[in-house]
Amino acid sequence: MSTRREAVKQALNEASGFRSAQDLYADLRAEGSKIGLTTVYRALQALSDSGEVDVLRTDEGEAVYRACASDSHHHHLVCRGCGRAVEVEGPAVEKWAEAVGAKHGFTDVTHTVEVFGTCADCSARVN
Amino acid sequence: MSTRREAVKQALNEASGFRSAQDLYADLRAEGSKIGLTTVYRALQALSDSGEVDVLRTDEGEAVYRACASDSHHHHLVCRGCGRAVEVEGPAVEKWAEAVGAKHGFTDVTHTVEVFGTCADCSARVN
DNA sequence: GTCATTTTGACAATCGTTTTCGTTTTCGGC
DNA sequence: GCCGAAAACGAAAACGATTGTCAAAATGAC
Repeated sequence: MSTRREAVKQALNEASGFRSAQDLYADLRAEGSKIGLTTVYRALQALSDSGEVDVLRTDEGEAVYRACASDSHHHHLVCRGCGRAVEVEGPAVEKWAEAVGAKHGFTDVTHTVEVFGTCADCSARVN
Repeated sequence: MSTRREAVKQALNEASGFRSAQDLYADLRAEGSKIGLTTVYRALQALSDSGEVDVLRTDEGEAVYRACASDSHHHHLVCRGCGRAVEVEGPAVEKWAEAVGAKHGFTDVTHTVEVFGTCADCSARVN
């Protein structure tokens, strides 16, 4: 793994939640790195290919990334306000997805689940 | 609702699954309509604002739309091959999302759930 | 050090989507 | 049927995220 890629991964680790490629680029430039935007994208693609980071899409279609503690299957509870994310598991959901797929004759069933909310800190901040 | 908007809605109804704005534009042009791409986007935005159609993002970040039979909360089981979608419900998932949010102090919890698979027809076609 | 390979980054290109803006259509009153 | 205001349209330009190109720079093997 190259130095640049390490830098991107570390920037992701330091962030508490999901960040877009552009965010990370800005972060890295802000701390003095001379990295290019292209390289950030390449690094993120490589990291997500190797399963080291999770990717998801915002409603606006932007891809956002996060370094995940766990490498097993899990989902995220994401704060709408600050982007902070908690990894959660849901065996019930896994089973349900599998069952619902089978019931309709679908094979090779996968699923995406994201839970959004406002975290305690953020709702306190508003008041 | 204008004529153009009606046309877009009808095109969506005739399609069996999720279609992108560009797909629908192509469909409408193919059947002789002189509609513009801008209008298709506007119609889809209006339809999704009024809750008449469901929107989701593909992994590539493209927005896809579908006319929904039910106007209550539901999710989709989507075929990877042909895009055909089945509306499904999952009380268990709703409860789980709510519970997991509450457990971590999140309020105003929402969630997105999509299930993907290969439908019977499509897996037959491959063989 | 030298050559080959890989990585990098500035820049251009792409693609879905949105905005702009002048034109056309629709519609309520007359 | 005709008029003017308001809404809808569509072509083209603008946009923003992402990807492709390609020459320069870093790295590694010898």
